[in-house]
Amino acid sequence: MSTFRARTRVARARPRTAKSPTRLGDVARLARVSTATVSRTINETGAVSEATRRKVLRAVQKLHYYPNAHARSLALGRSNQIGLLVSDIANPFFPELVKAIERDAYQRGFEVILAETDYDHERLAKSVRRFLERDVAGVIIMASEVDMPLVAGLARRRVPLVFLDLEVTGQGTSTVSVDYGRGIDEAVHHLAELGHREIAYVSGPPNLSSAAQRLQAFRAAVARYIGPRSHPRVYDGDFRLESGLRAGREILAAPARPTAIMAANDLMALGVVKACRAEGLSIPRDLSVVGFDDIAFASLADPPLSTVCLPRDALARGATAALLNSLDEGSHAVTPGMVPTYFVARGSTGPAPK
Amino acid sequence: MSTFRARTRVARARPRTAKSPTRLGDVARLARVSTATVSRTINETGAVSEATRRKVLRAVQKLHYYPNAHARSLALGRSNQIGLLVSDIANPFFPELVKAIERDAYQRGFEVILAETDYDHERLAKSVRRFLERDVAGVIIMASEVDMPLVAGLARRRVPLVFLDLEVTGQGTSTVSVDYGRGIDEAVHHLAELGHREIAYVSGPPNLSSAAQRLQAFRAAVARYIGPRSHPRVYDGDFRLESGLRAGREILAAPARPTAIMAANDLMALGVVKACRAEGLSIPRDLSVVGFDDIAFASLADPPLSTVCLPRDALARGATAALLNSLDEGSHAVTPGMVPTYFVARGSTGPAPK
DNA sequence: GTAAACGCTGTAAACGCTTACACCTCCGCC
DNA sequence: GGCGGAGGTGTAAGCGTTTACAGCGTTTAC
Repeated sequence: MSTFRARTRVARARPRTAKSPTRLGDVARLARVSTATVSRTINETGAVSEATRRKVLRAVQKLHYYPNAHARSLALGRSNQIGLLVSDIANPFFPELVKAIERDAYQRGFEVILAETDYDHERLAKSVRRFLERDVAGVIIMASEVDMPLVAGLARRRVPLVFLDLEVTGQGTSTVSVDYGRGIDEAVHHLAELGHREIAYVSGPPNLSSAAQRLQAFRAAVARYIGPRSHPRVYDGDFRLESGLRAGREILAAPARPTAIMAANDLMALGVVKACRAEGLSIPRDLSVVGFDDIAFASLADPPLSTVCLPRDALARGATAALLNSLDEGSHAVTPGMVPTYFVARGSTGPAPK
Repeated sequence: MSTFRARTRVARARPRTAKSPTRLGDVARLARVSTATVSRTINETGAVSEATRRKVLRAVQKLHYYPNAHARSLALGRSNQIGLLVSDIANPFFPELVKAIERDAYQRGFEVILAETDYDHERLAKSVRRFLERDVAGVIIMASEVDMPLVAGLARRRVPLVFLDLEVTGQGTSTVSVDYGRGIDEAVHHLAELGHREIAYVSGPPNLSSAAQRLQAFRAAVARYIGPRSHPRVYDGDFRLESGLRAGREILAAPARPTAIMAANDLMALGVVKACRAEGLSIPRDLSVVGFDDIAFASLADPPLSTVCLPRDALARGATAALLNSLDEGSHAVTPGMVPTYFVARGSTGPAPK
């Protein structure tokens, strides 16, 4: 017996739970063409004669063939997945945003990998890293716990990166920002028209840029419609309902009550409403309340909350558009998007009491 | 000039926007070991001497190396991604569920690909297909628009499949179901103790299994605590607030008013509350209202809504557990999970008026 | 009539990883 | 002194795609 070594390596028996899925090669064999042709057929890239096309498609059908996305991504050097990173989906602002982004992505053939940071730097960093490992086509981040080293690292990889409502500068980076001014201006204008002269404000955490911007817009609007000498009282909140409740109590307990209260988000505004109700005040007869965001519950509340709407789909569209711009052009140009806000008058605002 | 053909194939110039990412091979070269060793080191699979380990890790650091997940998934024949399919994230029930699942998955090293069906069969089918192309480790579906052919197709692929609150039978399929009985029983018991004898019910769409189950549980509880001859009035809703509002109006307009109303979900319960308020009724003095789900807003509403809590984390945990069971054991045993529900008494329920 | 152009197809080299085998060294044991 | 085993490492064959290049038969243009 000669030491016959050919074919000594047996085919690696991979632990397949079921019969292996069909591959391109199987289709090619059945259709009696090459794998190249099959690939060209199913991707509609390159010329294929009608006859061949039909043969191939028939084989695909017959074998229930579907391509392996990983192999494809590997060969292509990119994937059709995008990473979406938010701090907390349970926050009522996010679901609609996620929904809109997912819809847009789906339509353009992208999948969304969703990750939450839970307000944690490390989770954010780790998730971003996982995105990179996946060769994602782009990353959309709406979370405030971003730090510069991370962004720098991402920019180095040339991954299109879109920040929502977060001023981040860096190459290959887009920011879709929010025009807080307009909506807040409209809201204050509305209140002023209704005769309100004293408007208190419940702010978000001052270290958050979005909170700061809202506050600034509010001050500007008050100066404009009420008078430059007017100094509205400002209370600090943390974007949560309880803080609105506390601020509401404080405001109502103070000697000179305002006739209207604006809050930096709807949750706090609802807290204010709760405080008023506890005091036996009627809204909007005794006091007008305005929120911000226009979360789903704003219109369901009682009374329906007048609020400034930050349109989620515009934000989402801005994000996906920015991402796809970067993809198509390959130019990592900063496409600055700006989504508007606008005031929605509902039941919680009315004429100032005499 | 001889026709020198060696090396005629140039390395394919792939359009790399930036310098190519570092690969395993680069690390191996720098560390002066083989790719196998590098792989074994970073994956902690197989024995590697301490000295080598350090060399490799240093090289990894130096090159900012991170592995390519697609290549890995391809080689492994599976990915560390799971597919999550819900009908509508904007529905206030889902965000917390998604959150819990994402958290669980993240901790175990899985990524979540999120997709929405938007109550559309075709989108569901297409998303599922994309999941398959991704070799996902498993799929979690919480959407009622599932049809049998689809499930059959999935089962054929042997992808662990978990349905939430959806009775689906099939090989390799787990269902995490919800024990509606307990919470609803508790709720009705609570109302009965408070002296309520006439409890109206606002149901969900009768063709949805979850709605049917809730209704059945309600009837059983009424028979038990109020009396077997009691025939509570049942109104049809569609799980949306407006339908609760309509049902509420209808109930209040009817000659014999009940003293309590239970709704199949919180949204409809809030609709009922709204209807009551419009009639000038005070809750819970004139009427008690109970919801179902315990969405975030239930506790924030005014009055805080007494409701039956369907714990999202338990549901999520059931789902991920079922998935990982299938993964570990390879046994596609049906691990039937059952998540309990429980009543939460809050401000919307009180003693029956005399 | 020939050259250039075109349409279609196949061959085989990547893509970046995992891992079965082979091999080598060192150690303990009889 | 030989042998078995264990620990460490390298070689190279996949994983299932995409696609550059080459080759072929047909037109088309001159």
